Amino acid sequence: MNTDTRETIMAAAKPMVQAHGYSGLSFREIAKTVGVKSASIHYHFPAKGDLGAALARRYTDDAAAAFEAIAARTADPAKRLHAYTDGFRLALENGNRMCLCGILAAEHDDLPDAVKAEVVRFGDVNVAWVAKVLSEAGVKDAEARALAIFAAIGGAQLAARSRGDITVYDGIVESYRAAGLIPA
Amino acid sequence: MNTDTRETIMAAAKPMVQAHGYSGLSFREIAKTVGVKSASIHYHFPAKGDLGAALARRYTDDAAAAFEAIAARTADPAKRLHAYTDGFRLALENGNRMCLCGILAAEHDDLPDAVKAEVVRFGDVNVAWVAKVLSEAGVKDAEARALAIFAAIGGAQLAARSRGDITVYDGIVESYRAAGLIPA
DNA sequence: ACCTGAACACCGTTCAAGT
DNA sequence: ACCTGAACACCGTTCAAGT
Repeated sequence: MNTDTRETIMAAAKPMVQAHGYSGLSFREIAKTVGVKSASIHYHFPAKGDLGAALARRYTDDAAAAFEAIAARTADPAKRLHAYTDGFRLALENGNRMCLCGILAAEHDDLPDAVKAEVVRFGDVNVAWVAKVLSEAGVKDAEARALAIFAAIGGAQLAARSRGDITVYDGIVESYRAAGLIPA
Repeated sequence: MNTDTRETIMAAAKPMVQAHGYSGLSFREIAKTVGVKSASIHYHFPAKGDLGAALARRYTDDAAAAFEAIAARTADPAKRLHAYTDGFRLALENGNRMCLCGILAAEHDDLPDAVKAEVVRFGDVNVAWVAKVLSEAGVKDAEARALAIFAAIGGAQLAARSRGDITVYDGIVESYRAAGLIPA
C-alpha cells in the first residue's frame, strides 16, 4: 500500500506554497522532498499551473468540508464565526504560513488562468458560507458583509504574517468583533 | 540634466514589484526598461534586497507625506479616512496593482531582513496616522482599531485584485463603514 | 506506467575587464 | 565613476531514452 506519488507531491507542495507562494514553489525542491527527479513531477502535473490549480482546488474543497463540520457542530452564529476565524488562524500557527488562496491572490498577475479561477472559487465558497451564517443571524446585506469579513480576515493574516506575530492576528480579529464587523 | 540612473531604476522597479512582487522583480527586466545591462543594476544596488528595501523605504516616506497632506487639507475624521482608503484604491486603478508593502507582506518568508523591516515600518506609519485620526474623533482603543482598519484595507485590496475588479474594493470598504469598522 | 539525464532559456550574483 | 561579458548555480519545461 505505497502512497500515490501524485498525493505525495501535493502533500509536499502545499506547505511550500503557503510559505513561499506560487512563484516560490520549486519543482526541484518538491522532487528532493518526494525523492524523485524534478522532471518526474511533470509526469503527474504537466505544468506548474496544473499543480497549482490542483492544490487550490483541494484547498477549497477541504475548506468547504470544514465549513460543513462547523455548521454541524453548532447552530450559534457567533460560535460558527469563531470557528471560522480560528480556521484561518491555523495557517499562521503552522510556521507563520498563509491561507493558500490568500497568498495566491497576491500573485494574481503571475498565475495561470486555471489557478486564478480556483482562487476566485475559494472566495465564492467562503462568502457563500459566511453569508448564510449571517443571514440566519438576521444580519442585513449578508452577502456584502460576508465578503467584507472574508477580505478582512485575509488582511489580518497578511498583517500578522508580515510581523511574524500571531497575536497580531488575534488582536485584529478581536477589533473586528469589537467594532461590529463580525457579529460577537 | 540627464536623469540619475539610480532613480530610473527605482522608477522602473516600483510598478514591477506592485504587479509581480519581490520574487517577480527581475534585474534583467529592469535593465531592458532602463537601457543598461542587468549587471549594471548591481552597481547601484549591490543585491536585490538593497533595491527592495530602498523601494519600500521610499514608498513609506511617500505615504507619510501623503498622510500629512490629507491632514492639512481637512480636519474632519471621516473625510480624512475617505482620503486614506482612496489612497489604497490608487494602486488598483493603476493596472490592478497592490500596495507595494502589501504584496511584500505576502512574501515575508522570502524577503531579506532589511526589506522585512521596511514593511513593518510601513505598517507602523499607517497605524500611527490612522490612530491619531481616530483618537481625535473620540474612538476608543484607537491604536487597536487603527491596526484593524489598516489590515482590513489590505485585505480589501487583496480580494479585489484576485478578482481583477476594483468595484469589489469599493464594495468591501463601503461594508467596513456600514458595519462601523471605519467611522463614516 | 513511470522515471530520468540532458538540454533550453530564464534568474540573481560575482568579478575581472573595460571606458 | 559607471558599465559590461562571461561565468556560476538556480528555475520550469521539453523530450528522447530508459525500465
